[in-house]
Amino acid sequence: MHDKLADMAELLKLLGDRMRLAILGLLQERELCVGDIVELLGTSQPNASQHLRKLKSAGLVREYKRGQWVYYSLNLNDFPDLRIFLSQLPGRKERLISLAELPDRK
Amino acid sequence: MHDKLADMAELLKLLGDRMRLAILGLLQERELCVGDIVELLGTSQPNASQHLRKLKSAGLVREYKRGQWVYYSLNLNDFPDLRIFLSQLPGRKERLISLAELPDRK
DNA sequence: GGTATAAATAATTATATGTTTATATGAAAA
DNA sequence: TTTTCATATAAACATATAATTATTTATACC
Repeated sequence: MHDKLADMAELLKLLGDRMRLAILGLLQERELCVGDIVELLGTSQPNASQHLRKLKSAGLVREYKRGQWVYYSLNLNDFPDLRIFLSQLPGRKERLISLAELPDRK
Repeated sequence: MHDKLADMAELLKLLGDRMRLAILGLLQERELCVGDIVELLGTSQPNASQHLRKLKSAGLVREYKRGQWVYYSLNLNDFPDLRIFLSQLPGRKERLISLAELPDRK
């Protein structure tokens, strides 16, 4: 007997983290290796790695190894309802814009 | 400047709690006073009250007082995207069914 | 082999969160 | 106005979580 409510809560709790949402936003554009994510989000490697592990164990992302790199990609096959929602997350472009200092207008 | 990502994370974190999901599921059918929720969910009055406070401060529920009772109702006007999602939550009927011991079949 | 790089893991710290227990508010009824 | 009922709030406790630091694994390159 599985508790549907608990399952839903668990998934939502997983999504209820700013760093994980940022990661998912990036992965929506294309797969990335851990180092990319670290650089793009300005966090530490272990931190990114641990968030990725959680996302992976929930089935939200997949990983595959290529040489010494580990690439992560979004896997929403089991979560069709999340597509629309995740599409609202900022990706790389929006992130760069928000980071860059916009020049003052005359 | 507001952090959209942080706002989304905050809302999802709020939803990522089994008890709060259960409350929202009940409120989807009809407004309820705190005592009703306590009884239906089998939790303590302070516990229900505190979860309701969080849901209210996020704007997900409204409250109105009638005599010594305080009624809470769902308010999804500001969260149109949540409707479909919340409609999947179990309400009173599903809850009663899952609580009742189903008789064995011969 | 030895070293460098990429990522994962472990251990620690700090913080946040949910629940319980106890107490307070406030309205209705006696 | 005292008592009762419904709810809110506060404090204490326990648990969970994210981030940091340090270390380990694994692969590539010399």
